[in-house]
Amino acid sequence: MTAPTDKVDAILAAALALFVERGYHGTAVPSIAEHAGVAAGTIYHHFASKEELVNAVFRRWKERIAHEVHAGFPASAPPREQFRAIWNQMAQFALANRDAYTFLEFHHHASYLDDANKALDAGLKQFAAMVVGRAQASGIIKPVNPVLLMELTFGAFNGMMRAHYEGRIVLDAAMLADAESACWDAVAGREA
Amino acid sequence: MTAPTDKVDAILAAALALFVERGYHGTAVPSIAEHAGVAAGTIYHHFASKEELVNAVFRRWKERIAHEVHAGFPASAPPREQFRAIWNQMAQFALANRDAYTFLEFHHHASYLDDANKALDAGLKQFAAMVVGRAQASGIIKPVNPVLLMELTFGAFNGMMRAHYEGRIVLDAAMLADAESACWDAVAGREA
Amino acid sequence: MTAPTDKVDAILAAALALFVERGYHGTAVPSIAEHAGVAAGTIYHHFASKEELVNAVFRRWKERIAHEVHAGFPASAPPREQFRAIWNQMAQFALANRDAYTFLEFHHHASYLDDANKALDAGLKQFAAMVVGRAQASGIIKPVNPVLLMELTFGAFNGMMRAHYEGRIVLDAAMLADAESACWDAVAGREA
Amino acid sequence: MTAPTDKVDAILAAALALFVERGYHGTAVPSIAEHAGVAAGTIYHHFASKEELVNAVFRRWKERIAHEVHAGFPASAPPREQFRAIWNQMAQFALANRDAYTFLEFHHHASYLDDANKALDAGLKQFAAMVVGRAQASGIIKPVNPVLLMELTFGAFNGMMRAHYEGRIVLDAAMLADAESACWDAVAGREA
DNA sequence: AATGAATGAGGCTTCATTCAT
DNA sequence: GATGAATGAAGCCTCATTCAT
Repeated sequence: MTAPTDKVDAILAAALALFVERGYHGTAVPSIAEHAGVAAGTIYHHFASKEELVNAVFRRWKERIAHEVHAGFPASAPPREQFRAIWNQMAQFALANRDAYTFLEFHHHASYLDDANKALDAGLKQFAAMVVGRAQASGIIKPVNPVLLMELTFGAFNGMMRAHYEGRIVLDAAMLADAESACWDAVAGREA
Repeated sequence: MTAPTDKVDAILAAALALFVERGYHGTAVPSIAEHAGVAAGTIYHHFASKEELVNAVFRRWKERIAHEVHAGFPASAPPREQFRAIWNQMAQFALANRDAYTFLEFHHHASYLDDANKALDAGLKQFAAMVVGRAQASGIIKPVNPVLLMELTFGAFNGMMRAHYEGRIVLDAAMLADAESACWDAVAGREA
Repeated sequence: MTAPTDKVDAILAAALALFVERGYHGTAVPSIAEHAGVAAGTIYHHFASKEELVNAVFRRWKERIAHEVHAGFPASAPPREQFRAIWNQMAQFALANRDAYTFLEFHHHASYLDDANKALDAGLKQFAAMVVGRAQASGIIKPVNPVLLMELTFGAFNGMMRAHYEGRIVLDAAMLADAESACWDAVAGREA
Repeated sequence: MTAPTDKVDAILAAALALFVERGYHGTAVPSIAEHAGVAAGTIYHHFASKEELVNAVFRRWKERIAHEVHAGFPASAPPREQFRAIWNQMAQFALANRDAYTFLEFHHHASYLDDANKALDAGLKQFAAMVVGRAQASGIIKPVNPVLLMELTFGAFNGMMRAHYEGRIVLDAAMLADAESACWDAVAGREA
């Protein structure tokens, strides 16, 4: 009765946990196998190489967060609400999937990410930049390079998440709202 | 006529470049030696292990950026100016030392950083949080957890730098000023 | 409607092709399965092990060439004609079954051939040596160790075939006749 | 006082012995190291890969035999004597270096030989074909494709050596002379 | 101090074989 | 009989580290 994906799931989960802890290069494939409860060779039935495995891990989670952000995006709401929606979706994801978020955002993937994943990565940022750009047209957002504003906001969000993960702050609903509000102030036009 | 530090410098420089490119675990000591133009054994005359070497690299640059930020800090200026000063010091450093900044801020050091370096790392953030806290007392800064505000600001700065490094924006003086101003808006009180 | 031997044939054919190309030790059983269009497990329904498979391949072809040489052997013809007949039978086989001949004659089987196959191998040579020995009795063949003469002739034939396979000569009927004649001169008595 | 080549020599010798016994693909690098009395990693200080090692083994011996054949070649002697000289040089080499000769001539190298070695291999045969061709001009040799005659002769020689190695004949001076004489008869013109 | 050959444990990956379906 | 996922031992190779020079 075991679903055929069980082992693949176990491998992906073990890989994520170990990559987060020790980094891609610092993680041995046999140790992934051990944590997943499968034989080392089994990993190679499902992934052609360690590199393909790390890309599968990346893709799985990047697609998931992108899906959640898009799914929760209120396309016809005013910018202020759209901003809050994206912020909250991401926070919900990042709080519920610490390892995945840490891996996606706080690890350097340059030496192994494939093109499809690089495109995936760029896609979410383009969406966010487009949202900012559109809001700008209605004068609600500062007349500043929208990509810059988007990167500042994502960066701030990541700074907050990392501080939370590392225990320097404890994110509760109030603090999350404070942070969201502060970041809106960063991008909002003077008289917003 | 070569001073003995020349080789140490070459080793540290080669190590930094390779760690940035491939990560700590992905970088072989012999390849550091080759890039530095020394024999592999030479590295072990100056550093007891690969781990000690990576800590030396981290320390060197973390101390340097901390020194520059402190040196350029206008202790008696108003908060708005202090904020700008820190921002500009860091930008100057990050623009002039891309590899070092990338290594310090965008790599996961958890698996090898020694305690001294962890303390170093925490120190700069504590200083910044203290600056924010003090400014808050004068009502210029939002009455929000100062650590949160500091982390948001550092995060935004890092988001900006990474976007610059990766070519999504091109930081010039104007854009840097826009970014700084936006981040000030994030932390500034409503009536600032 | 497929006869059960179809798969066995496909396996034997794929095994031969791959053994010739990469050698026994260099060929993976799963790759044989893939080339044969069957599952890896299927091979183990028909052959107990990789070693048994390679012995089956060897046996199949060694028996076939032995059969053809014997079938075409003119037992009551004069030695000169018998020599030519064997030569031509072998040439016909070797030209029609390049992979098989290459595998049988130009690969080192010592590390896996079973006793039955070793006996098979020896059998054909013994037959040829016997033919030479008998001809010698009639004075047509040099009074030299018949095994030596036989090995020289087989060696010459193999040298010719390898040169043909590798493109250094192009065997046509005339050249084949030249070669056969030259080799007869090697074994024939002075006044033949 | 140990010459620096000692380890390289030991590795090459162990590799030859094992390749002859088990074939290239059937021989494990660690087992070569063990037989050579060095650590596995040491092999990789001297040879970039197993493939480079096998090519080094091939080159070393192919050059050696080529050197001996050329060195012993009586350039101004009559063809009959040149033929005998080459034959004897090769026999001397093949008898003194059984493993090397077996490896060079009785193993299939197609899947790993590099271009330089393929050229080396072709070189000796071209030399021999040229000798045959020249002798042909003086009418002493059959008016038959000289490459064919050369390949037949080499093949016969190899057949003889293999029979000797495998114990079907025991080559002494007399038998060697018989064989040489028979092969000369194969290539010599009718009235030679 | 500097060298770089040597080491051998350990990493990534392959593959002969098994077994539940 | 046929399948192919799974196994884990073993293979090729890398690399942190040592040491004789």
